[in-house]
Amino acid sequence: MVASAYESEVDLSAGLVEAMTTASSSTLDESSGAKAPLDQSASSARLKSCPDTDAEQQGSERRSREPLAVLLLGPTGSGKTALSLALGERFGGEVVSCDSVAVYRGMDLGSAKPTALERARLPHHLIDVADPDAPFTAGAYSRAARAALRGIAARGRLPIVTGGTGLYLRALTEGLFAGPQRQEALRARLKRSHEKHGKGWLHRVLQRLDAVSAERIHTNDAAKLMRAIEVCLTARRPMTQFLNDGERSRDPLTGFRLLRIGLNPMRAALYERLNARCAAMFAAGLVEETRGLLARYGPVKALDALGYRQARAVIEDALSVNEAIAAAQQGHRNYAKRQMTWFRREPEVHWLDGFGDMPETAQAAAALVAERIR
RNA sequence: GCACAGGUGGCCGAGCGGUUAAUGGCAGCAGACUGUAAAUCUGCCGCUCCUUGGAGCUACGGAGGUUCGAAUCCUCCCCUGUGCA
Repeated sequence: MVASAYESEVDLSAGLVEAMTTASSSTLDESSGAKAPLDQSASSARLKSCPDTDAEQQGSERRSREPLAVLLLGPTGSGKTALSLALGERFGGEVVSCDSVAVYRGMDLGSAKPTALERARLPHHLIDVADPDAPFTAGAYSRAARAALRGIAARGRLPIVTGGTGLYLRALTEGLFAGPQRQEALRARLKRSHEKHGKGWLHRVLQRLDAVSAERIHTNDAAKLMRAIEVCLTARRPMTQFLNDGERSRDPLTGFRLLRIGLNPMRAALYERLNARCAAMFAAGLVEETRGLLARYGPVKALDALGYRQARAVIEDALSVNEAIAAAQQGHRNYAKRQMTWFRREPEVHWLDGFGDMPETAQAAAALVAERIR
């Protein structure tokens, strides 16, 4: 039994080697030059981002003439929406949502996306840009958000990014390395083998392809192992190499001065708010919204998002409404905490202690913006 | 009142004489993260002390008892659930 498992592992790895040599280079997006339409702007950005020394010397002077972009970060429920509206109205801004759920049409209640009323106050971008059954990715976000930022700046207005999704925010500001996009067929194959061979198999495969990444990624983290394997096989070089290329391989956002403002309310107060907001979502009809989405799109991955997952459990009779509310509240609290872990690493953040809808906080944030806008 | 079933660390819940500070899970805290990220995953998690590794203390409703040794067995008491009255 052990022997046969090992044999098929060897078989499969032979298959992988074959895949490595036959993978078409057209599967590489950014690096191949075959870009999605939204990516056009990124190529010009990369030209500017070349770190030659002349540019370095003139940097500060040039930078002061670059348009400002405000990045609002903070956990769910910290009041980013309210603050974005306040700042936007005061400084002539437009909002760029950075939220992996708000991008989906129809997922309104559960994602706490700005209401129609709020959206009427200012232009909003990157909300309702995909259907729940059409997967949206960090790469797609980065391209679309950059296009939005440039459009806003071209109109002479202030872009205000409301960041809840750490990876998307990083993809926007730092760029993703020029690796391959998702390879559905490869993933399906890896998933099947993973199920067949069990824990540890993906890790062993990665060890063979890219020992450094294998060292870095935990054996149990199937999602990340899969992506690393996907990168190695499709790009035909180890993911580590992309990582080591650093700046040259990534694609940082340029042409903007960034002002990062972080909201960090007391955790106990935040949790109380999240509990109330979550109960309100259900009261407002989250289960019904979910039922409609389910009927239209089926049980797609997007409907695993917080709140929706619990609402589905109600529809499937696995939870009572009250149990679902409690579970969703718990989920939101956990999520808020994970978001803070991510944002604490973000560079150059001006942290404010309160909620974004508190006058003192709005005041302080406005002062930060005013200082830089001249 | 009688009969069963139970009372385990913040919660749920295993353990049913030694290898048990006590499996798991949840919560909590800290952290990682390049492609559906609101996902996925990791570490710590009774208290105190010293250097990794240890040392000491307190713990399985309460009080006694049996035993070299008890969360685990016995007695009484207290409490909870269910059934019968």
